Amino acid sequence: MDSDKFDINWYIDKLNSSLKKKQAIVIFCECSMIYSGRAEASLEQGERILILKPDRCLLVHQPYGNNSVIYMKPGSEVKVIDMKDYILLKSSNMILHELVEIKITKIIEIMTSHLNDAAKVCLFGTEKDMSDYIYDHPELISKDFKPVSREEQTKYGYIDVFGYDKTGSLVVIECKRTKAGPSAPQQLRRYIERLAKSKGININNIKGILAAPSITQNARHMLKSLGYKFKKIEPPAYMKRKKNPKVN
Amino acid sequence: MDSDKFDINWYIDKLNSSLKKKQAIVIFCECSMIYSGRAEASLEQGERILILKPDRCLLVHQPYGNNSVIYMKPGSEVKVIDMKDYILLKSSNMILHELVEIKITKIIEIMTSHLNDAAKVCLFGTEKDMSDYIYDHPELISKDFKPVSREEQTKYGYIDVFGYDKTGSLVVIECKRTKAGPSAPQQLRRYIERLAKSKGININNIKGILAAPSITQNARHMLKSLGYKFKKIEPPAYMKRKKNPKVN
DNA sequence: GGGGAGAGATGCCGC
DNA sequence: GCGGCATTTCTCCCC
Repeated sequence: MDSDKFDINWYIDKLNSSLKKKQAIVIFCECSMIYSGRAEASLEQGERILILKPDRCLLVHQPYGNNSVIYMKPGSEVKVIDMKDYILLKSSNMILHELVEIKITKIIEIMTSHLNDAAKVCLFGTEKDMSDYIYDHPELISKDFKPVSREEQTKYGYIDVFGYDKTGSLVVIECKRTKAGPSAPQQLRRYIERLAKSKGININNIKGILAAPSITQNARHMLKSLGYKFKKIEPPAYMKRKKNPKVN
Repeated sequence: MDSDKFDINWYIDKLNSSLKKKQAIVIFCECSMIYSGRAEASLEQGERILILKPDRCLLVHQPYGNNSVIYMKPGSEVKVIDMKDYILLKSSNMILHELVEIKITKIIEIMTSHLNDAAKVCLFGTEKDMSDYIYDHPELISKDFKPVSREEQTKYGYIDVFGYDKTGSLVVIECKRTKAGPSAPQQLRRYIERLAKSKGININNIKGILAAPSITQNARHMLKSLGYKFKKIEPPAYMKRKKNPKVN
C-alpha cells in the first residue's frame, strides 16, 4: 500500500485505468530507463516528463531541450508492473522489435484526460510552395524562362520546376528553401541525367538552375563544375500567400 | 474571476508563478494557435498537451503522434496575457525571428513542478560505433584490408574508415547503419575526390567500399558505375558491445 | 511496402 | 559562427 517512497498501488491503478480508457497520460517522475531496438540506449536516474498518448506512443522528455530523448512509436504495447519498490513501465513493439523499460522510483504528479482533437496543422512556406511561386513568377529566374506543365514531372522523378528558355533549351530548376549544401547540385545533376535519358536529349543541352536563398561555397564550386547556375530566391516564408489545410 | 469557461485569473497566476520559479509546466487544454518564423503554420481548435520547460522551450503535442506539431526552441520569451475570454500564450524569439501565439479557450488540467535531471542519454549503435567496429575488425571488409590510424581522417573531412589493401592501394570505406540510398555512393565519391586531391593520388587508384546492412537498387547501380563496391555489414545494434556515456 | 526526398528538420562536431 | 553530416531521424508521396 504505502512504500517509503510513494503509494505504488494507487498510481498503478490510476495508470491502468487511464490506459484502459485511452486517455492521454503525463507523469512527472523520478526514473531511469533503457531502450533496445534500432540502437541501444540508457538514461540514468533523474526527474522528467513521461507522456503516454491514446495511440500508445511513449515520450520521455528531460526538463530541457526540444526533443524527447527516449520514445516509442504509436501502436506499442504498454504494461505497468508492480515491482514493490518501484513501478516498471514497459513499452514494446513486436513488429519493430523495439522495447523501452522505465523504472519509476518516484511519482511527483500525474495528470490524465481524454483529449478531443481532430485538427491538422496547416503549413505554408515549404519547398513545394517555393516551386509553385517560381512557376507562377518565372521572371524570378529570367525574363525568357517559360515554365511548362508540371504534370510531366513525376514521370522522371520529382523535379521542382522545368521549362524552356528563348533558345528552346530545356531548363531544370531545383529549389531549396534554405541554404543549399553539396547534395543540391548532385540532386540537380541526377534529375537532369534522368530527364536527358528519358527524352533522348544530349545532357549538355539541358540547363540546370539551383534556386535557393543562399549556397555554401563547396556547393557553388560543384554547381559550377557541373555547368549549372545559382539563382538567389528568397525563402517562401516571406512570400506572403495562403495555403489550404491538407485534408487527410 | 469566474468566466463561463474557466477561472482565467487563477490559471494566469499559476502560470506566471511557475514560469518565475523556472518550473516545468504541462497543460491539458483546448486551444488554437499560429506559428510565424521560418515558415507559417496554424492549428485550429482542439484539445492538446502544452509543455513549457525551464529552458523556455515550448512544445505542443496533439493526442496522437510522436512529434510536437508546433514548437519554439529553448531561450524563447514567454508571456501570459489575460484576454478575459481566453488566455493568450505568446512565445517569441527575437534572435530567430520566430513567434507562436496560442489562444487557450479552456484549461482541463495543469501540472507544474521543479524537475532535477542532470543525466544524459547514453546511446550505442550509431554509425560511429559501426565504423569503430570495422576498424577493430578489418576482416569484415576483406582478409587483406589494413586500416590505418584514424587521426588523419579529419584532415580531409570525415571519412568513416580508410586504409590499404595488400597491393598498397588506398581503400576508403563509407558506413551506413541503415539501408544505403542514392546519396551514399555520391558521398563516398566526394570523400575520395577530396582525398585524391589532397594526397595527389590519381582518383582511379583509390578503392571505395560502401558498408551497410543493405542497399537500394538505384544506389547499387550508382556505386557500380562509379567503380566502387558494396559490402554487407550488419547494423551496429546487433554488435553487442558497451559504450561509455558521453560526458558533456 | 520500398524508394526517394523534404523538414519550421534537429543536433553534433570541427574549423 | 558556418559547414558538413548523422538521426532509434520522421513524414509524405509515389510507384
